[in-house]
Amino acid sequence: MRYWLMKTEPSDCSIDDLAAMPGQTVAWYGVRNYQARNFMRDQMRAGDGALFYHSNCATPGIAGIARVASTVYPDATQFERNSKYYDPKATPETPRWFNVDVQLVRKIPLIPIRELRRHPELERMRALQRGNRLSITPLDPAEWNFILKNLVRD
DNA sequence: GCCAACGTTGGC
DNA sequence: GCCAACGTTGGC
Repeated sequence: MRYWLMKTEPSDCSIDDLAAMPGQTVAWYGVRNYQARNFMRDQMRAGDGALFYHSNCATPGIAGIARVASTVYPDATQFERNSKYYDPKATPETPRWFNVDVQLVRKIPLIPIRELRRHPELERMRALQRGNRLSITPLDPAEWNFILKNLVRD
């Protein structure tokens, strides 16, 4: 079992949007970065833990706990001509981009990135590294445990 | 809105 | 295969 941090812009899909989805589950479409794709395609498994992270907003940070709720499958938007995620080089026979489904476990009081940066236990966390832009990054089990044990309130 | 950092593209 | 130009990301 692995752990992930998954970024989303709340204006696109917030934790409340996720909570309102049928089954509180959303298809994680639109990943168009090869490194993030490879994490998803090669390492994600149903049942993996995920931190649902709000980026590019007033208070970026971890907004909820989620889980990977499906195996990987081709991202349908790569074949849709009028989608902004359309990829002319992708075919159904050789898809280039993939999805998993992500299901809410629970919404939590937001843990701002500024707080994450205060803890030496998290200083090596991939998502906090300078210049990191990956929308999907792996979390060490130790980082996952630290956050759940010490930073999640309620 | 700024801008540093990074990924991608395409001419050569 | 190099690398400059360009586009995107995302915290601030």
